[in-house]
Amino acid sequence: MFKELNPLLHSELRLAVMSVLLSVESADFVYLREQTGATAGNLSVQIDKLQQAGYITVEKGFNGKKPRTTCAITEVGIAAFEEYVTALKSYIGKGL
Amino acid sequence: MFKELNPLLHSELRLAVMSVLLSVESADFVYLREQTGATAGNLSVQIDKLQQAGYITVEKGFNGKKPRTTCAITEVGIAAFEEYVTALKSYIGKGL
DNA sequence: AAATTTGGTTTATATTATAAACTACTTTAT
DNA sequence: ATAAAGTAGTTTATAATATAAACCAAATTT
Repeated sequence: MFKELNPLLHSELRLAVMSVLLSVESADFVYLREQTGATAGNLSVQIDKLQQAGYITVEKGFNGKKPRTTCAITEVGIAAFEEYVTALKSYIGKGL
Repeated sequence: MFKELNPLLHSELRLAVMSVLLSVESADFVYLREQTGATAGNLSVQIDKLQQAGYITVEKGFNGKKPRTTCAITEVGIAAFEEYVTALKSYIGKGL
């Protein structure tokens, strides 16, 4: 009847991060923070979880002298997101 | 950018309960348990929360000698569900 | 050179979800 | 008649999650 909702994606902030990354090729920490409105601490933790799941890649480098963390969604992440959306439909039905 | 996801509805089981109740006028505890596949304990707790939020009504009576708990969605519940779906769209975009 | 800002991470706490254990009663089998 | 098993839940304990607060290191501003 109801499909399981991937708990890694069923989180407001992680879903927002994935949503941004889906539309953008790559995004740095600051941009993600602006777009999601999250606190830095929360964002840091959730980025880690997405990376550990293989849903995003995270590269740490520098922008001049400032540290810069760049994230991008992976194929696996895209597939997981799509499956999550499909599962959601079983709860929402026509609504969406 | 992203709309807030009502945390009361952003829960797999509570969302499933609301989804069932939206399509059915009223449903008893056993039916909800069957449809959602939840354990009785979890269902009991989540029904309480939805009731306390005013999203559903809960009536306790008897079916012959057996206790029977009947739930129905309220107007407030329907509105909250619809708003939740609208908010979801800000994350899912065209996907849904 | 002190104070503030930037770009984060770590850690502590509050909230949530979930299952396990329990209650109260009914039905079935002996 | 009574013991065993089933039904319909509730309560409680535990595990997982989310989140903010505190912190760190370097750069920038005053």
